[in-house]
Amino acid sequence: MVKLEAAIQSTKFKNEVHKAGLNILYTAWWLKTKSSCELKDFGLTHEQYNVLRILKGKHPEQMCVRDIASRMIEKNSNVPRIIDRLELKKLVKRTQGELDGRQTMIVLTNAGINILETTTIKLDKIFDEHISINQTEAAQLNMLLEKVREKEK
Amino acid sequence: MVKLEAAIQSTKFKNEVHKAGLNILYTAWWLKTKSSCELKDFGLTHEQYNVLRILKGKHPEQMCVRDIASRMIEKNSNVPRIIDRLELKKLVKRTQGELDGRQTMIVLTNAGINILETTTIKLDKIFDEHISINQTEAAQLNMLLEKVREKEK
DNA sequence: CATAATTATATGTATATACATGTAATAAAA
DNA sequence: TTTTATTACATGTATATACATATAATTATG
Repeated sequence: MVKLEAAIQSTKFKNEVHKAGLNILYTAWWLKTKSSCELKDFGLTHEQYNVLRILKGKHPEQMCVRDIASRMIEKNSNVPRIIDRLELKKLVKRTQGELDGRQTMIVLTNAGINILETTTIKLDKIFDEHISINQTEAAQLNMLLEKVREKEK
Repeated sequence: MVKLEAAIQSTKFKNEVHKAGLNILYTAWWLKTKSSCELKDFGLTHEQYNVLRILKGKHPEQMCVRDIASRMIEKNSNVPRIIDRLELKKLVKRTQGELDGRQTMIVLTNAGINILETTTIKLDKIFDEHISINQTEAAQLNMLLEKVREKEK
């Protein structure tokens, strides 16, 4: 087990709550790095993968940009720009909305579905192999994280 | 309490461990956003603040770039470039290393110390007001996060 | 001592975040 | 209906991440 103290070369924290904040930030970085590492082989970034995964949830239906954005983990992601890159790689297709001309509708291409399936298998494996908690501990962790954000507006 | 399901508009997760992964990523984004919001008034980014805070830990001693980098939460941060911006704002001072000519030594200026003190008070307040867990829960959370990273190399 | 390898930092490029602004389509109001 | 406001998306800018490469100083090796 690697303690936060070793990871960020720091021994004094104001208190356990303060340390928990840093621990969450560091663990998120650790997780992102682990998965980005796998995705690199497929020329995908973590964020591009996230958009593909969101699209998969509705496939074969199309989704508008706003709808995708609302499901992103990092809410400030610039979804149109991420879609630009996915479109260049021909993993998604853009069409103008028919009902609402302002909307841009996005749908996965076959290439998109294929790359998503392969990468998802790889990522799930990484998750299973590198995250060392059991389901009960994970449930406890989920409860605590949601409690952290209790005062979220 | 805001459930992850509501935050990322998603109801089905593979299992609790998988959900915990997403929950960690989302909570980290939430924390970063909260603090960046405060730092904005001072023209500082989260990462710039992190560098200042690290320098404070050794002040009035100088620190070399590598030493700062090893203490960063996000290990891929481009520390020389972050220091560029802090130097422009005259919050830190760069000097070439005397013992080792390759090193660049960084030290906080008075302006750096001042801005750090003010912002730290504000950020600690945000932490206390917005993180809704007690010390015991935080300790439990720290234990679980470190267990998540158990297989860290 | 001269050359090679290593180390510390800087710089360059692609992509992302954070946020402001622009543009076109739709909805609401006078 | 004409104007105004809003909405959906795109685009622009500054900074950051992720990673490759460059440069200069130091250390190791022959």
